[in-house]
Amino acid sequence: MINKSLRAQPGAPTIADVAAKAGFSLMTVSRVINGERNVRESTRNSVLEAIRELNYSPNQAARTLAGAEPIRIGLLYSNPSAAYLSRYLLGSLEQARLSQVQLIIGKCDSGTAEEEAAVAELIASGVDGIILSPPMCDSPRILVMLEEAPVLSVIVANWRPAAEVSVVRIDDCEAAAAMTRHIISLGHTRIGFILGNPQHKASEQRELGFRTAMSAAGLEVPGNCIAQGEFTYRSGLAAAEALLDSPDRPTAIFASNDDMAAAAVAVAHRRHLDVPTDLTVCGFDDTDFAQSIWPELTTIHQPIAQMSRTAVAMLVGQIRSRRAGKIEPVQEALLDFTLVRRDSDAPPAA
Amino acid sequence: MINKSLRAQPGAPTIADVAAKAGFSLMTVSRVINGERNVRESTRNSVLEAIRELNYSPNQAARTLAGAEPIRIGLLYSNPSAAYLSRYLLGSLEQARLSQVQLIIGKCDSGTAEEEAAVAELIASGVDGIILSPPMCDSPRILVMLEEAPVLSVIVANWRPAAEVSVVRIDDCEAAAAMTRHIISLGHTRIGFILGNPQHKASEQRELGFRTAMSAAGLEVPGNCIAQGEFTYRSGLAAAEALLDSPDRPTAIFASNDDMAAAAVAVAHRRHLDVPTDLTVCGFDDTDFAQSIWPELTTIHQPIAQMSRTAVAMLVGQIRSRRAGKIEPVQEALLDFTLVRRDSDAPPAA
DNA sequence: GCTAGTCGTGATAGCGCTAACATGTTAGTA
DNA sequence: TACTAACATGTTAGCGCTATCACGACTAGC
Repeated sequence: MINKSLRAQPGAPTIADVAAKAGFSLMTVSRVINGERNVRESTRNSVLEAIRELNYSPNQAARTLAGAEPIRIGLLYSNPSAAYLSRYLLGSLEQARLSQVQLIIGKCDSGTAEEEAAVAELIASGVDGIILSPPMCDSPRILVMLEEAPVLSVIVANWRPAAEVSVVRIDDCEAAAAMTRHIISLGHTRIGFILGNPQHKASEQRELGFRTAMSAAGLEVPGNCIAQGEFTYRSGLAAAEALLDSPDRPTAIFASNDDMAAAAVAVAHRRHLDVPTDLTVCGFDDTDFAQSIWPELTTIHQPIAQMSRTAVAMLVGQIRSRRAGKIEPVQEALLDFTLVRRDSDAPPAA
Repeated sequence: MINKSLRAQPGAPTIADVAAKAGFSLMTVSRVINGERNVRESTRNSVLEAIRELNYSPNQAARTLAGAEPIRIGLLYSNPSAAYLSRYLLGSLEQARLSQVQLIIGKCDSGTAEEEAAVAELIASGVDGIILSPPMCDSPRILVMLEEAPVLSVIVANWRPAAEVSVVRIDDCEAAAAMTRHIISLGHTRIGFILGNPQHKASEQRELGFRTAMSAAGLEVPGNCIAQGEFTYRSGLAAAEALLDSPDRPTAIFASNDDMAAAAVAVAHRRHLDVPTDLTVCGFDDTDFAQSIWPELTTIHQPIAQMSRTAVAMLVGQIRSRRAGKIEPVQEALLDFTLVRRDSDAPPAA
């Protein structure tokens, strides 16, 4: 269950109870709750203690009615992967409910001028903050728009952008390295790697992780063990063909995402190679694909819901601080990924 | 954008404005808004007219604060397909916002006792209504729980259950027939069909549609043109092998879902058959899979978001009626599907 | 005709909170 | 020392709506 009633329980403590307990007036308590600055430190503490003891939580309806400015956060998505989207939405909705803020969810197709228009519209509508994910936060122009607008923003991505924005991410490079180490530990030495779309920043991180882990293990990465892909199934087909055409073919293929890994499995089957007996195939992302095909893919799982939850929480914190007059520095949250082992990896054939 | 500010615009008309315009008291207007019965017909009409003229819409915060019982709807999901889930959530959330009702979203793993526990918990928490989708609404025991509990419910499914429950669905049988007619119109006469999991009611509907369309076109359906599947990729692999092993192999395969259609494409490729030149493959559901693989699948698209939107709206209507003392009959909404033509179908080779 | 219900409607009092202003208190300045 | 300015806190008046009770106008039964 990701939701509790917005309606206060009958008999729930009110601001008046807190005020009585703390020995201050309603307004002082209200000020503490809203993080206003002009409250003496000692006063703030006794109020906070009273709040804790009574397990008080403000009634959102009353706040709204009384004219408090609600916190509104815009969340734009254009990534068409449903697997990603559902987790992303679930996480952010849950946190939005917990933090009692309003989420304005919008879709816009990527790669078009529509993106910029959507961001502009969101800013114009007066949201307090914006959460963006790739590929929208790839656009330098959008990043500039965000910096210039009177909104705070957080991006959910796999890299640290040049711009001064808060970010929630996993360490793609380290994740790719971990997967590579896993494959090596199985006994493979000739490992093929399918690159991602060079336009996406994630691609280079994943490649870097792969190369780092390989050289750390003292293994070579010959040119015919690297194939260019574009993150699509079709590009994965071609890349896998190239890799397996090599006379000295790799015993394992690590693809930069699951779609391409699935394609590699298809190519292997076409050549009557069994996965994983004759060829180990690993992916990245843990999309629906990973568990739909057979054999199920060993891959890297990103905690998408937790990432979007963190992004909302981070943004809310920054907005509250700003309203209270404080300036929050740019933040970065690095979340843990998981290597999910399924049925597509095995030691090389003897 | 699926959301508007919950906060009323400053200067928006209030219930007092409506009361003044209509020439009645606040309370009478309130009664009309809440659909209470003891209001004279003529009075109700003038109030409704005033509401329309002023374009009045009640302030949710004030309502909540004043103690109105908020409408709360529980929505349980266990279907693990992310593609389905994200559309499902998006649609229901949007409608919940529009109807100003609270959604309580919960997940529970299917096939376990957890399902019943989750439903029971939801009922105990005092929700006004529950929305269920397969496979939970397959369970007769859960249907009985719903009928006995003081909640209203709507199910989103592809069939009409025996129980007296409102339902939102598409006509699976007709959709399968439409796809079959499409394949026939391409010139195919020998069409293989992969059955779905016999446990799911959708399976028989889809089979029925296929057979109906075939016989309407005067085409035979020999036994070696039907293969049993279970809706999984792996089962699709075996089913497609069986179909293509036949000496007189079909020139087209219609699978009961996309996962199995994708498997059929994989098997075709393994046998060096081109899709669609040598073999037409069509799916059902339009999941992520359909556009991820190559060639992209021709399939049946269900308007999932619209279905969940409709379910919420229907349930809200029933809850409002019940609160006003009326009894709404069980309803059924039959939504339109779409046949999405992509790259996996073509006329048979000459 | 008189009590006892019923029905349609209205008056009033908050729901829990915050904006706006009022007050008291302290420190800083001339 | 008087006089401000800055700060900390309190007081008041609603925000828009519904619960509750109160009221008059009927209807029904004896």
